[in-house]
Amino acid sequence: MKVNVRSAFEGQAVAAVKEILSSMGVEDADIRTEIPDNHDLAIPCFTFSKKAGMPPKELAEAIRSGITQSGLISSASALNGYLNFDIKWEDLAKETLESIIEKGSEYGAAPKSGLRVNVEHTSTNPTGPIHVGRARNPIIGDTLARCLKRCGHDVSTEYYVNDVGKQVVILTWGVNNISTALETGEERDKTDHRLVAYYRAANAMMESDSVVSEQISKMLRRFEAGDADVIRNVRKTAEAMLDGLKITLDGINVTLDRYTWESDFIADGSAAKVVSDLKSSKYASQTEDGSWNLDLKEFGIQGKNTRFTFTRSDGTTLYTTRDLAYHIDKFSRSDRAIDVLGEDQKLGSKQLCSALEILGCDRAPEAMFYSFVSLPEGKMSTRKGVVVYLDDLIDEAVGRAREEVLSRRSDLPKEKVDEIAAAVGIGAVRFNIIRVQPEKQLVFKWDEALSFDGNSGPYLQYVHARACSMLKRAGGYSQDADPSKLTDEYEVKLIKILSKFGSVLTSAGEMRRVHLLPAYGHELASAFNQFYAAVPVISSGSSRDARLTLVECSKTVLANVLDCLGIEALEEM
RNA sequence: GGGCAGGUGGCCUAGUCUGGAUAUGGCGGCAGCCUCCUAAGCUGCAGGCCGGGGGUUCGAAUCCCCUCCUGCUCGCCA
Repeated sequence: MKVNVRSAFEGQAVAAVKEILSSMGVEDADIRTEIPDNHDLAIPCFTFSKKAGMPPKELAEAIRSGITQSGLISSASALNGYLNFDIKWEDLAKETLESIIEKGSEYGAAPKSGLRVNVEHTSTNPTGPIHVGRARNPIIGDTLARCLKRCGHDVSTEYYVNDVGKQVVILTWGVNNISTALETGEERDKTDHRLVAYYRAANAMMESDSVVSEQISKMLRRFEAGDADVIRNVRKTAEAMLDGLKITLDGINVTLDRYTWESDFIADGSAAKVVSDLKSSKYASQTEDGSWNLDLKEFGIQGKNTRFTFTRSDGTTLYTTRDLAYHIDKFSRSDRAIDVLGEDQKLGSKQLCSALEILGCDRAPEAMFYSFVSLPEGKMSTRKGVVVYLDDLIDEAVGRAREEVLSRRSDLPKEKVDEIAAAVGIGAVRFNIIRVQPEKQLVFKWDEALSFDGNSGPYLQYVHARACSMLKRAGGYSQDADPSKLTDEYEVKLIKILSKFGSVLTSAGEMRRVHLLPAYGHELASAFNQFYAAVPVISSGSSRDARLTLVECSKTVLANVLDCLGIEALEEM
């Protein structure tokens, strides 16, 4: 296994500096590295200039004069107290291109780790269609899962279906008792859109009609008491709703490996086991009314949030209590559990982790929080009907993409136009959501969400299509990774970017910094476009094969990036 | 009131964890570029006291303290 050229280069540069400092009598210097714009590596000398008893500028110059061209170091220079290093270009270029050709769609991937990683995402309440307020969840979760797979792990994704509690009971009551077909205000024939009208109507009736309110309460009490008929009934409704949600998710290339039902943890007794275990802990106490809670003061939870109630006075469990049973179950199936959650779950997640600790569990889930997407006029609400549905966003995106395709490609058959429009529209939506770091609050605006140029999904797709087109037009060529033929500044820049993909993937996956991926994709695509504009490829004589190889490699890496983003790499558009 | 996030050109955004040399890109604006491979592209220009104030440091968008604005949260809801 070849060591990554870049890290080997860095190691050599640091070792060289260390050796020279040592000869000057300076030991244990604090040597830091960074990657500047005009060189491959820089070491600031400020950190150890005091130790060396020399101003940084002079020190850098003194060290530089001692560095010889060796290993992967092709040159070193000193400027403003910095030591700048350049890598032996031929080695980096050759290794990078040959590696991409050899590994193809596996380029950048880490070797198999054997680690089972569970990513729980989406998990929206089955009371209505997915709206864009929560659309970050499936997109973040799915992108993260795709990255982690390439990081070598056995990844499984799952949706925790909330089929317990008042909200789904209200919905079920509505479906069972409102006999007239409801005007949903839309033509979309999908269960989630059909059923949400009953949810809204039932909520309104419950507020204005005490008879309805009493019926719903009664149904809820029967549910809590374990009435099999009610539980089955509610689950049936949730399943119907979920059928619609799955279609939406499928539409943005998100599929989940598993759906886990909350009610199962009541049925199999594991929630009750959690309750009895918690009751015996020293942090547990019972109030006069009979409910049980944990005092989490010692767990860094401050203010008046220290009490976490885990049973009602009638002994029934609460959401977080069942979530404890769920996490214990997840831990038995995975080595690492990641929860993608809305920011409103922060306190609950903290309470969950503390309670797990109290239960003697030596593991905690890794929570990834995102801020909700809001509308310019405020927060979205399914109950109030103040929403933009993800289905509508996708339809609009695909519709606008179709217009774009038609305006530039009159030669394509209708099916091809539709296919491209779908891929472009979905690419625009996914890219736009994932490009921003999750905790940033986002206000939804149609024109921003549907951008097709600049830093966008279609921009990357366009470059992929462009590369495909060039290769097709070129006909045959033989692979040639001879770096002496690729010395143009645009070629050099492009290859350096290609060589970084593995480390970007690691940060995006292991560190859960998924927004680095679209940034990298844009950097790569932009460098390709500059190369394309400045350097002739097909009619370039003796460099033709090498340049076509570079086009092929760029296409491969871009396809890998797009795959991580869940965006289709189009052959033409 | 407490806790947790976010605040970077007109708008959106990277960098903050791990402090460094002229703060990353995009949108929009202005000016150019298709008789070479897809112009969903490329090139150039204008636009910034990194919310504000202190502090630490040779050096702060980045670390510490204070403060302001925005969001989330503080059910025997889920």
